[in-house]
Amino acid sequence: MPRVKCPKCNKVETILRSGFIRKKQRYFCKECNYNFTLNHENRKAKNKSRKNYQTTILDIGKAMGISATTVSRALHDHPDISLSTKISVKEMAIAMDYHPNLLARSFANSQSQTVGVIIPNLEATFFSSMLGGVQKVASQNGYKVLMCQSNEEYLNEVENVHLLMDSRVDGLLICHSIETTNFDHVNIYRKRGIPIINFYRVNKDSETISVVAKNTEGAELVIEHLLNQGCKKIGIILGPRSLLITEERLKGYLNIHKKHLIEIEQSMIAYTDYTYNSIIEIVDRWLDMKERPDAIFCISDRTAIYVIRHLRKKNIQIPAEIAVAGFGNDLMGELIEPGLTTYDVQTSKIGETSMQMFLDQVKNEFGQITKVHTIEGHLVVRESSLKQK
Amino acid sequence: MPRVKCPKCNKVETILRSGFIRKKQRYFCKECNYNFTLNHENRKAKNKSRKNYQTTILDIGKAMGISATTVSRALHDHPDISLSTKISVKEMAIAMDYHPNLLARSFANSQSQTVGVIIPNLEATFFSSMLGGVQKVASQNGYKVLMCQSNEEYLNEVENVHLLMDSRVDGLLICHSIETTNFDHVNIYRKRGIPIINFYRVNKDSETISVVAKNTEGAELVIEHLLNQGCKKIGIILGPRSLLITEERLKGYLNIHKKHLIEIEQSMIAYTDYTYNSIIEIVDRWLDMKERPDAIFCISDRTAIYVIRHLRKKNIQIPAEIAVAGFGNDLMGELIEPGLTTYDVQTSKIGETSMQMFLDQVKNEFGQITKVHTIEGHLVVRESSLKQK
DNA sequence: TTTTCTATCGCAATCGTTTGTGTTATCGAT
DNA sequence: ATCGATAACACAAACGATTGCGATAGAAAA
Repeated sequence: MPRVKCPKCNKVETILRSGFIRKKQRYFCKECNYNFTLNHENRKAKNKSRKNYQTTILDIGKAMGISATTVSRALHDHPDISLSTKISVKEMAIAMDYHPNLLARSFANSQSQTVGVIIPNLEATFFSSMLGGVQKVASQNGYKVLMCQSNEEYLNEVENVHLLMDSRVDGLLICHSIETTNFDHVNIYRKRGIPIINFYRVNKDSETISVVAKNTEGAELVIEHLLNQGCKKIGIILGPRSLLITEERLKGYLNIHKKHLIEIEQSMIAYTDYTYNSIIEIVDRWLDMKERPDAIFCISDRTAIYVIRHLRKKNIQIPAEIAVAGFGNDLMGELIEPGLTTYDVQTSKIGETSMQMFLDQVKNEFGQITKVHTIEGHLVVRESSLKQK
Repeated sequence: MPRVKCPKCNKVETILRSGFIRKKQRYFCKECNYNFTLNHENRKAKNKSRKNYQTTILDIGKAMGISATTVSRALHDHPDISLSTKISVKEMAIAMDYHPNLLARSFANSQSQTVGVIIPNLEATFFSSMLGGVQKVASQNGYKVLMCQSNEEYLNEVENVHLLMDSRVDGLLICHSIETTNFDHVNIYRKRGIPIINFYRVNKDSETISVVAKNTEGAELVIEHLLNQGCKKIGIILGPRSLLITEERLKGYLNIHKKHLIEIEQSMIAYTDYTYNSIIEIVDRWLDMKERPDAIFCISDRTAIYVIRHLRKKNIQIPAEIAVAGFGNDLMGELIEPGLTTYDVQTSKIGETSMQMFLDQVKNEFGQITKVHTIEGHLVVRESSLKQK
């Protein structure tokens, strides 16, 4: 029997073995009625010795003979602390290479100084540019950005929202996926008072704050421009019917037609799911008509580029036979041949404004201002629509 | 004198005012020698009543009459917990809409399940595509992504690194800015054992783990191809001298020239800072030469597109008079006219692999494997270089 | 002197989860 | 009946920073 002392009464005689627990011998002291095992490693010491140990405010305090409280307050310029200690604490912090544990800080005052951003994907310059805008403003205001991609799938989006919320982001900026028609997953959190900003593609719920392009006005500008160029029959290629941008841009198309008292042909209004095939199919259908459209307005620049490539393959002159216009002002539009006429929606600005709206929300704690912010864009005219020079 | 009771001795007579502290009346009990103020708000109750209060494991424990420990272990399927309680705990967790506070969890076991990613910017599809790759693999493996942009500025990069480290990311994936020539800001952390992965643009320090494109081989393929097309004099437009990619791609250029015993003209090797002007300047200089190059190999697709546009303006036939090739395989290269011959570096794959390397690092705690991972790419031949059809 | 301020600082709780180890009841084997 | 084994649970410390409030000394006022 090994000489084991009871940690309580320090006696040896009264100890007897009492089975194993977690692979270790367990002892029992008859006197104190106390079960225990040996091998107490000092966890504290263990942690301190770790290679990547970071100094804490407590370390600074010990080194200076003051409390952690004072160190914390000194670093934050709290009025209770004297100037002299503030200075010396700050010096010591630098000397000891102190870096605050932002995780601990966030946890303590339960705000992470982080926003979550969900975008459909990062392949499209469109979305990445918005993300860039968000990140820029976030960074300028001391916020970090936690980002996710929904890959245009509803279930991914839902999962991402929960992940970000569980990570206790201070707010959420989201551009919904194409599939999303139910917005409960964000509304739950919005009702709890967490700032949620929609951008570009929008939750139709009237209570949300959203930042969108001037879809209707933009479409109006483009259509007006095409008519000015002498186009008589304009085809419009839209996205899925469920998307608000589809709805709004169609509205612009219709508005201008009405304004000029032009009759609308239903065959000239086409919906797609953004895939190459669905787009080409429509163009081919139009080309087969007796009276082809003399202009095609596309829901996006990418769509327009697909159309242009297809028309070129078929040896159709752009813009002479058919003018083409896009929407968005993607970088590519400037580089292709012919240059693409489009409406610049200011993607980066949309991102920046979204983040700004979040910041306003945080400042304005008193009730949330439900607003739709539209970002001014402008028409970009290039060769693809210039019938008259 | 108000009837204030001493919190210790409960007497009233012995109380006297003792100034103000933080805008509140302070009292002093002569008997107990005790200073105090009134107005004790129960902070706990205050927090509980907050609108966005989230249920905790302690709440679940209370509701079920068990300890928080048991709840935690039940949710994590710890063997100590009986099956029946596991089931009921999980049910209760759902019923009470429990969501773990990831901030608290990260703080407790000091790992955030988050990686930091720093890229120069999000405007270039190039970088956003890599970020996309990183995020994809991260998401698949239960990691979150905290992202920053350096805007190609060294100081921003340094600041970002510290911010991410202070946020206690589990690792850092970084594509250095053009300006960066000193790597201390990452090396400090690497030495502390924090996994740091370099991608695309690389820290020349031999100890780092890095994921890069096959720069030299890619350039070799392109140059070989151009020579096969009958080109005799190939100009190469590089980036800044400090970049490794500049160095490596030039190497490929030189290798093939040597292989074919072609003499190298120094005037055909040009460095730029990636700006439009610096690129055009070089092209113009070449065009002014008696013997113009009959092919131009550019460090990036964007550079190549600038060159193509400029040549087209000057009515120079591509590829008949001058063939053009890029590097990277940006989406744009496929859409412009003529289609751009380039080397596909697989940007997304670079991002994915980088994240994978990080994951390997985490698993492989035993010493870090210092390795350079090169991602296989391939030549993409399009019209811009096809002199022979 | 006595009482009242005021400037500085420290104590201890708190945030929610994790985790090492102690506790207890029950059961089988001596 | 005694002792050892095991299953299943609880206690409490720890993570690092923040923060309400109390403590104390010296200055100012009464």
